[in-house]
Amino acid sequence: MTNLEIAQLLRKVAAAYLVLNENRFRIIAYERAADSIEHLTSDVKDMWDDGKLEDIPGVGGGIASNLDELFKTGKSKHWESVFAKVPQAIFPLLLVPGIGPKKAYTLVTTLKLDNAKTVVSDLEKAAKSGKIAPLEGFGEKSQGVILESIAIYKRGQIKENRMPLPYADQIAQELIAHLKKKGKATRYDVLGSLRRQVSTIGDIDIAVATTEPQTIIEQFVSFPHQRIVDQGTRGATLLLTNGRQADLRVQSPKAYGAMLQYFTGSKNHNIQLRELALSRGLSLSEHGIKSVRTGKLTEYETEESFYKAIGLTYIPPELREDRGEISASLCRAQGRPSGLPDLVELGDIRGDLHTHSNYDLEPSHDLGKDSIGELLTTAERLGYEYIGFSDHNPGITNHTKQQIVDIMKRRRLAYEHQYSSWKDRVKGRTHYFLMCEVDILPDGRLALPDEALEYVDAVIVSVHSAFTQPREVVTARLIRALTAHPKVRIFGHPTGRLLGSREGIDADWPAVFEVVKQHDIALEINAYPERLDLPDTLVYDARNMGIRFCIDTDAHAAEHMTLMRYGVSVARRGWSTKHDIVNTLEYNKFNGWLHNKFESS
DNA sequence: GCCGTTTTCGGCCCGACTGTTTTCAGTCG
Repeated sequence: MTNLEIAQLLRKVAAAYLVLNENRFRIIAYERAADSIEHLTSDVKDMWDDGKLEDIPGVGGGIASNLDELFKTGKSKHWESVFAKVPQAIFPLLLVPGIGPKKAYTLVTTLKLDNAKTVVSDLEKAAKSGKIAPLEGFGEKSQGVILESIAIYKRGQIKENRMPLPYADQIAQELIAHLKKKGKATRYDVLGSLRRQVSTIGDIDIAVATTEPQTIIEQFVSFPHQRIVDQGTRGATLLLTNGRQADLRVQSPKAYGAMLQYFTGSKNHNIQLRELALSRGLSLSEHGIKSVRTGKLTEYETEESFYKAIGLTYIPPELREDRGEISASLCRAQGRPSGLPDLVELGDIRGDLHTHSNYDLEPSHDLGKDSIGELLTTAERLGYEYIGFSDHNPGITNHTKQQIVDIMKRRRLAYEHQYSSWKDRVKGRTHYFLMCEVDILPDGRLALPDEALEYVDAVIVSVHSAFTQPREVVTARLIRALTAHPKVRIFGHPTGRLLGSREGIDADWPAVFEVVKQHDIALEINAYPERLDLPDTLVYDARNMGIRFCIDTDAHAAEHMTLMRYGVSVARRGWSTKHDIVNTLEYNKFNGWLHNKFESS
């Protein structure tokens, strides 16, 4: 069972308990455990293997023993008995927006909808024939709302796609640029998952600190849209032309900090924060901080002052996921060590090691669009000290081994020539490394013979095929490839996921990371929009093991090299400092690391 | 059911919105 499936099971228990009028704090406990497990960085099953279920926040003796039974026998007798006490047809209805456990129960029992498979369309028929309005607690209006919600539910079933972060960010920047054309404002920020730089984004939320709310709201709704969903005095909601929703919230500058904090989330971070504050007699909300004793509300202009008022140091948005950032912030505020990390920043990056030029080495996968010179010039413009050219290896099915060696030999000469002519032409200073992105074949061999490796500085190894192998097979495959040659220095886009279209491989990551660590290989954080791979949760785990990373763009065109900041955001969400990232090293030290000379960072 | 630098018992996040109600329940983020 995946973490998500377990979380859904726990929510199902909570819903059944709600119908059964169980103690409401027991219900909250289940919901909290579900949220916690859904956002957990490691597999619950693995935690169970290690006997550490109760280390999960919100999981205590009760839930842990039921999970134990679940993993051992496939079900929990206690939870099964809870489910048996309520009609099964209520559960599918919970997926319809606006219908919760209570309403679902009322509808299912009074209308006698007992078929769980057809309950949603049965309810739709009942609404259309006017059978819902007369029910106690319902009316004409809620009958109409239910019909609309079922329509939304059905559309959602067809497509529930979140956008990769870079696309959402681009739309948000366009929106903000549009807002800046009119009205006075002191601050413009994105909110929610976008501000926390989560890899995939649902809706786009924007906040503006202004004393001219009406002007800003009117300017917002003049952005190209399909329709205005909502427009009020405190904000507005648009359905954009791409089918996504955009929310605007306006607030006066003097109360902006609390609002920004509240809507940045995450939900679990805010819940933990409010519990901590309450233990100190403070009640938090989007309006400010209230003293429980006197009831007096204090407003905050900035998030820094808001966190400070609770006795914490500022917590960067990327860390606000309830992964221990609050207790880490407490440590620092009390002057104790092991506080929050000083997160890596875009400006710390000194080179991009994964770029593809248009030099044709008859590769196994796609060529880049731009020339070696154009990539070098872009690296120079970005202020990089070095760049790595990591074209795909020559195809292995259409070349003999000797042909491949010859191609790699010719390639080295070509790059040397192109580099010196570029250097003379533009007086460039950026250094280069001649790399190669080598396929990890399905059996774990490298798609480049050892003789050809003589003509490169180092290689990035990556999986580009056979993504669905069983875990044991893929794990052995990766370990074989990572230990195949000392020039294997970077493990490219490790999971191979493509956001929204491919899950990526299923490997025993702790076992793979152990090998990565032994050989001082860097895990790549690939900044390409659909990849953002390694995922932030695995970055967090690997970093805890002392593994370092290389943030690359995988640019197939010079302009892609500017996407580096999205890779940096993944590293930040994984709690990385610049010392965790090899391409923050100055040229000489990086050169030493790349060539396996173990210089200290 | 969970949890603890005031607690192993006695608490448990906050507010907005909506519709059906005459003061509140349910749902959501």
